[in-house]
Amino acid sequence: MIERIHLKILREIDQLGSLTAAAKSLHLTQSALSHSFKKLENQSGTQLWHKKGRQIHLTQAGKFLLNEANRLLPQMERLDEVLLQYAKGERGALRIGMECHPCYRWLLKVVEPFLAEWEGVDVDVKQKFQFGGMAALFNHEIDILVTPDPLEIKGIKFSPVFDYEQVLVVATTNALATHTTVSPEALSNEVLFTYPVEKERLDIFKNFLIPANCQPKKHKLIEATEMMLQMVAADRGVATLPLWLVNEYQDSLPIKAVRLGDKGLPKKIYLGIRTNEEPTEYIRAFFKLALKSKF
Amino acid sequence: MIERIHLKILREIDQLGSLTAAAKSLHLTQSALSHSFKKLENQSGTQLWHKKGRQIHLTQAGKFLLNEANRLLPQMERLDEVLLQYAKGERGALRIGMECHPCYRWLLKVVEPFLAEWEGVDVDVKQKFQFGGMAALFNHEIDILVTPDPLEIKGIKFSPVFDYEQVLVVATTNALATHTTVSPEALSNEVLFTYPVEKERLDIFKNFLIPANCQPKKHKLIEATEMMLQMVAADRGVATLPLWLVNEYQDSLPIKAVRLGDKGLPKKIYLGIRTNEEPTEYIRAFFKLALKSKF
DNA sequence: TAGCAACTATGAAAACTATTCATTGGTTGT
DNA sequence: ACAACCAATGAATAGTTTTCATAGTTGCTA
Repeated sequence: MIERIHLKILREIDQLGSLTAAAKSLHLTQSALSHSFKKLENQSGTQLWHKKGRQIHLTQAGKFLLNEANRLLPQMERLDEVLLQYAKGERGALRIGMECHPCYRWLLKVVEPFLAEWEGVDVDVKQKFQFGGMAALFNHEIDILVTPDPLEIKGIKFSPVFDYEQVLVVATTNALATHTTVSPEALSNEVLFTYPVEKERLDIFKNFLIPANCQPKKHKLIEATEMMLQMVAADRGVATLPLWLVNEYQDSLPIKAVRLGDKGLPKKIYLGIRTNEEPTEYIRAFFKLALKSKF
Repeated sequence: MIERIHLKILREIDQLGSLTAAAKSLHLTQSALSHSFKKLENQSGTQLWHKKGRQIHLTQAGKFLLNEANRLLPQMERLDEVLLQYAKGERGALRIGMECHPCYRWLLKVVEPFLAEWEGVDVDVKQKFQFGGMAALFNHEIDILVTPDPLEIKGIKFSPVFDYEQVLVVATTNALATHTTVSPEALSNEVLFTYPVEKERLDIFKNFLIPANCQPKKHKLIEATEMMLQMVAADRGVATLPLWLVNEYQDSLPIKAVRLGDKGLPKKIYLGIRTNEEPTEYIRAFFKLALKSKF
């Protein structure tokens, strides 16, 4: 029967290259590891590695186990952590995943009252996912996913929590600042700043420029929202951001929001949660607060 | 440190309701379980349950652990199974998930040469998923998902492997049998058989009837493809199925395929795999065979 | 309300398992 | 050929889990 220790040993061997080194890092002797795996190999009847010279080579079965170890160990380790949290009187932690760059400020406004209301619950926000936010939700890396692109998948439920309009931000000195709306063609002469994600995930391309077969004079990538706004204020280019965000900065920076197309670009923020388990009380509470959010 | 045994105990307690019963089912004494959890509780500083009368009630923390146990234990149990398989000289098992009812016959045609070519690899097909095929892929319940509805998600890659046309099947005695094509309106007088899944997942509704604002005289659900064909042959109603499937039965049953609309209803079968790990050799091989499949 | 059945908790002893110690034998590099 | 590594192994030891025996609680019922 495979136990947690077996997986740990395998992981260490893989990382450190030798039984002896792995043993040291686990505060055990080389002998202990050797015995422990000999036993596992006898029980299962499978060789997990073989010696090649003074090196250890994992067999096919060993590689399989290693792969699973790397996947499962972090999940087991989390169990310990969470129990410790419970011990400290913390009710748990709300792990939020963000797939929506400018939503960060919106999130802050929701998190603030949440923290006040739920003293025992910590909030953690992850913005980078190796395999995407959806995978993170499925794998219990996060509990809530904030995204503008919901997907209908069994096991995950998305609910809209906030409507807003995506607008073009330009410097007050920019020629476009006098317009009330802007056409796709008008952007052909502008430098466009966006977050560094795939074009397909950027509304300005997917729902505005590409349908009209247009493109900006130049497309530059900026990660930080504040920097983007500074660049726009200096009239180095234009960007697309939520209207409420532009409004927040309008007093402190010489920028102006211009509607994209005649009808504007309406957007929604969605929250996604797993539906295969009863959501905890504080997740429901977060939902309520998110729905109440206003700008 | 939480070990596998703790999760097992928790799961049994939840299922059987008492320590004593759980102990019996695990071939241990009640005392053992009591000690074992007392230790865990002392180490973590968290109470996992409390006695209420002669019953055991899980605390918040206990419920959390139980939930994780139900999720993680099956994955651990699989590790043992797979090692045993390796011992028997089997290279592993290809676990295929199907989200495409009529594709079963197509799958058989691919599996046949696969089994011949890969003697050591077993094939297992799952057709029911509690939380959907996508979740099953993420959770390593299956290795390949066969579906007509691919979704663009990081961590999963879908590739089209087979094109076909979805057609209406009618009895040769049915009035529609003389037509070469059929309009949505024409179905208003027919009983329609489909698989028992949500309407949104049935192309005949999503891409044919609903856009034309039509509906069949009656909608009846049948699970088994063969039964469906028998019912159609007896002119109890009509159904939509892949053309290649209808062709296979055309000689043995009095049925006829009729094109849906002027252009027909083109469909594709996609295979989805996880991209966060190197696919094993036999998964790649299965892909190749799937691409070669012809009817 | 006394008695009984069903259950859990606990300390001490027993059984079992994991770990170490001490040693061997193999490989690599100088 | 020797030193430096490294893994495997048997026997001894340390450590942990499990049992046994027993006490204590609850809920039912006669």
